[in-house]
Amino acid sequence: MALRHAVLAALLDGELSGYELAKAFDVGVANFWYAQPQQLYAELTRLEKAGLVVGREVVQETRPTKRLFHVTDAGLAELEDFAAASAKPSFVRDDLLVKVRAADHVDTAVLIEQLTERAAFAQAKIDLFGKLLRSMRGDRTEDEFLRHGDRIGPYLTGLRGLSFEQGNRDWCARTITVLRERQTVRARH
Amino acid sequence: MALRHAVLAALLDGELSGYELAKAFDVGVANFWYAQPQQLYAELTRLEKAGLVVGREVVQETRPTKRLFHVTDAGLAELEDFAAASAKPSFVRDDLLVKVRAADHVDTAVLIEQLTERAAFAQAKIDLFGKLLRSMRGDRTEDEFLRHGDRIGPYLTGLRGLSFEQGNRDWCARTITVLRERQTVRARH
DNA sequence: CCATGCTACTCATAAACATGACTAGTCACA
DNA sequence: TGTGACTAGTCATGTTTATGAGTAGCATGG
Repeated sequence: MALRHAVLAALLDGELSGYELAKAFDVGVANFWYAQPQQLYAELTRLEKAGLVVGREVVQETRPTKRLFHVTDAGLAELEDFAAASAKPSFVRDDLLVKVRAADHVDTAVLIEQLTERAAFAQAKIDLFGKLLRSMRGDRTEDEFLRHGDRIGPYLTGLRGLSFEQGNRDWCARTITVLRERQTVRARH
Repeated sequence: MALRHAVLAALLDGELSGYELAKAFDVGVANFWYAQPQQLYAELTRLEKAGLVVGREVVQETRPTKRLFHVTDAGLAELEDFAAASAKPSFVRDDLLVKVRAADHVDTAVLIEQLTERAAFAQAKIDLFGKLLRSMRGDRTEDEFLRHGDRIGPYLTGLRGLSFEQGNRDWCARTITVLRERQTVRARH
């Protein structure tokens, strides 16, 4: 029951349709969760059955009818309970790290390729988070916003997402450098 | 098929029993994967059936007989293929981030408690990684080791684990500060 | 001398997560 | 006028990951 709470948390600031939610999750909900649209629709159905969210139909003229969901009091209570329960330690699950761990036994060239790709991806995320954070805080400074703004939750998680991706980018760069250097050293023999 | 490759990568530098592997994974295999012993035993069985690892029985005098596993050529080939396949973007899946995302709607005190706990946990990991890295590079400097050492894979992933936990610790500290400040601001009203 | 904890596993089951395939109307663009 | 992309979903199935419970001998400490 983990996606469940991620969905609840995402629905906190305003009504969303399953489709909109799916887009938010595709971006990665500030990088700490990822899910396919189908999973979200299924989760929303479960949440509604459990009375933690309610949906209302919105008939649109030109587009398909959609259902907007919001969190109920029961849903909020559930989140409170969840927040109070002890959290599992976080983990990164990352194919790329598995590959690098095997670096001494697999082809260096493909690793460098993938690290380059990942660095670019991380940079794109960094830019995205930068924009998101700026738009959340408006013209205030970060400190100002964090002190007096309302809805700082998404901002705080955004900060973690940003620094995570900076960490990814920098580590990729470093790793690429190391692997390249070793390639040239070997080439000299 | 993800744990599968994590296990293969972990077995690369030497034979391990399921039990030893489990301990390595409990530490978090340099933080990029986590699994229960049962999962690992099951995975080892599957890997052996697939011919990617082989185990040999080691009868011990005072302790239960164990089976040490090592990667076969087929396993290495599998890892090569895996390394060449495009990786999914990494993600953090973290209950704590979900909770902080809901920070504006849940009890601040419990959040601060959990963030404090996590910060301590992160610090413990940082110390652990520090030790691991030092012991891997011996008396060489990091640059020296990375240039000329053999088996730099685990070292490189260790670096990522280290910086990830530093990011966690720093973010927890920052978030705690922010939440505390807001508490006192509110208390004044 | 008994409780606790470590080594070393197995078995069964449950929960969570991921995927492919499908419907069906609208819109923009060439 | 047809091609592809976007909105807004559903259904079914498969894979992966997680958990609880159990076995069994040896070691350590009070």
